[in-house]
Amino acid sequence: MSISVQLPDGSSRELGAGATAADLAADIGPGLAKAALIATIDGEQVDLNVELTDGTTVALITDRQDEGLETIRHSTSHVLAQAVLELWPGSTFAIGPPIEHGFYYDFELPGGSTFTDEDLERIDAKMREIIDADQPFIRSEMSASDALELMADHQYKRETIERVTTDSGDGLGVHDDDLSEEVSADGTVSFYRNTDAFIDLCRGPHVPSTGRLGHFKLMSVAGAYWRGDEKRPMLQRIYGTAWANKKDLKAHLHRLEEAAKRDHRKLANELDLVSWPAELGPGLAVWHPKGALVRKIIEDYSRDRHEHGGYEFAYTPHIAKSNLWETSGHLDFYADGMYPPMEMDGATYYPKPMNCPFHVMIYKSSQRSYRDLPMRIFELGTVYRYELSGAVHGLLRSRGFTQDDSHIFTTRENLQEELTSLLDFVLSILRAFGFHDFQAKLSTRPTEKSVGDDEIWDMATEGLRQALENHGLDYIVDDGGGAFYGPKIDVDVKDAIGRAWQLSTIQADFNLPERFELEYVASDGERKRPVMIHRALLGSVERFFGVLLEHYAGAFPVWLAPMQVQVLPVAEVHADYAETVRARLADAGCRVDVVDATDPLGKRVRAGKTEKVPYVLVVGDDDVANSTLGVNARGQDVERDVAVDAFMERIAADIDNKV
RNA sequence: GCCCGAGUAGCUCAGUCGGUAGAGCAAUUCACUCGUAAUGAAUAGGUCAGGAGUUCAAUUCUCCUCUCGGGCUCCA
Repeated sequence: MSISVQLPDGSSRELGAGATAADLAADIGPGLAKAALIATIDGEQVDLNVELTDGTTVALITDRQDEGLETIRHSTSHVLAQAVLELWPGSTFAIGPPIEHGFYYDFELPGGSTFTDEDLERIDAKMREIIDADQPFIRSEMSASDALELMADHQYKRETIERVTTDSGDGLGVHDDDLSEEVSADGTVSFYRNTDAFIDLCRGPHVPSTGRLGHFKLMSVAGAYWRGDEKRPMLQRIYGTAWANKKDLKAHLHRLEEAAKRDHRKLANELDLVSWPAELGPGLAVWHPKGALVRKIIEDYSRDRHEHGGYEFAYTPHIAKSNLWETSGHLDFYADGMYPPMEMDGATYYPKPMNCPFHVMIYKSSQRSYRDLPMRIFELGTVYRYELSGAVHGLLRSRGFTQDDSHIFTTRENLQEELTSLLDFVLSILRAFGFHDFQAKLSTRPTEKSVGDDEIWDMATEGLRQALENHGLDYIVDDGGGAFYGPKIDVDVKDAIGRAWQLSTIQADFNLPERFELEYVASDGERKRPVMIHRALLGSVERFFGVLLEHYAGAFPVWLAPMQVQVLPVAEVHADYAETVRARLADAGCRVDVVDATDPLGKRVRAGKTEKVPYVLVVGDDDVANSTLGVNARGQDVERDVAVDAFMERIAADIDNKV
């Protein structure tokens, strides 16, 4: 392996195999520390992210492309800021970090004016000028007071400087990894300057000079609150995407197009599944017959699995009096997410944002024995949550949705076993729908206040961890990320184009059993408190349907397809035979229709394909004579002269096949 | 809710520098009866999202409202 590194000053340096940043230390002066270098390893260009502390000690070297990419994105965001400040004198800039796929930068324009799409073109042109000028990124450090003076006209920068130079009490300064400012314990901050006219507060690192950049595209303008706080001023945010080379940029833009083609709202319209009449209001959908059929299949499958999985079914009302929500704590902790109350007959009713308290009522309806546990109550329960009108998004985010919700009441002793078998159940169902790539997250006890004793937290957390380990499931730990009432597992699935969707959640709860004073009689005759587990597998049926649509790009597997087979007689004389075939398939439990010969065959085939029907069968003279079919399987070439019997076996296998 | 953008026939879109609109597909009718991704013809279909203002005249300009899209925030 040979590594060739180009230094910020333009000279280059050859390094042998196994070289580290230590080998570079001598070549990089203190003023150029924290530079990202572009190197070639065996002739192939890689981005090296070299971080040096105080110009002498080596901290890190990596040949990981993505870290180099982060640097490119971050540097591009600086160029964006430089362009905007130049084009809009008097504007001020806030923060501009690299993000997944690109970067953004937040600005405040003079007089509160806003960017338009045409502005983006002007900014883009200016950025390319800066890049063509190949300006070097030069690092400097200064005291907080000098920095505040330098940024006298930029209140957001000043605020940031003050924040990062204020000690958080642990001697390490403020930890703010999400932001790209320099964070300092000794009261100094770092800046990067690339012309006399443009200098920005920044932790770095950056590419050596702007000439390294250029494979970017400004994507959109959006409003964003300063520091994400609704009560702070709204800034103008420009989003961009940036890549190491032209090919990657193109590939990314192509992926965006692919994702747009799979948009469930578009497919729902094209395939006549669901619509969102404006008359109903934001986030409210009506399910058309075909969409409703697919949904019913999903729900039936879920019910069937639960019935055979040791669950008992329940139905509960959609509203309840305020005292229920006071006892459950929802009115204290979740009021913002609830629909407004209704006053009736001197009492106050709320639509339910969750099903839990109702299932608790079922538990409490009689005295429970340890012999009754675990008790698993299941309901496809529709809940209502007040989402911001700007936040609703097709089926993925709506104001009313149906959870495949269950609450399991168990003894402490059985908690671990229950959690383990539960994860089994979850994965088995997700796999049936065609998801095979999982990423789990285990969220543990928060450091702040939480309820429940150490023993039970340990048991539950260990139970969840064991369940994950037993399944060899890839998981990350979100330390302290659990709710105050218990630890949880969230399961993300990856779809066909690699996007992650959070679907399942398994959550232990030590709080509601206390609040509702749940009890069971143990084997020794003592009254004990059960533990509760909340769990949803699909999450919300509506959202799951949306995810499935995007995953399959509308081409549902046979068992879920609303129309499984269409039979097309070539001409009217073949109609009787087509009907015979249809009847046989229908008898076998197949969803099948005949499309009669009023339109030309080509047109009917096209319509079937466009509707993504898994099998389009064509029957003509030869088929009538020989009891055969012409088979157009979705995504495959035409097969002629397939025996009807052979096709019957094939479709029967497909209908059974939960992927 | 807030910032930016959008809303023209069932769908996808043109168009009107202010004089009340057009195409393709879909629908309906007729003819064609066809072997694998759009047969031909005809008909019908729009208070140009809704309301107000300016104007002799508004789909077009202005304001407000509604809905949608992209973000912020939040989450299933």
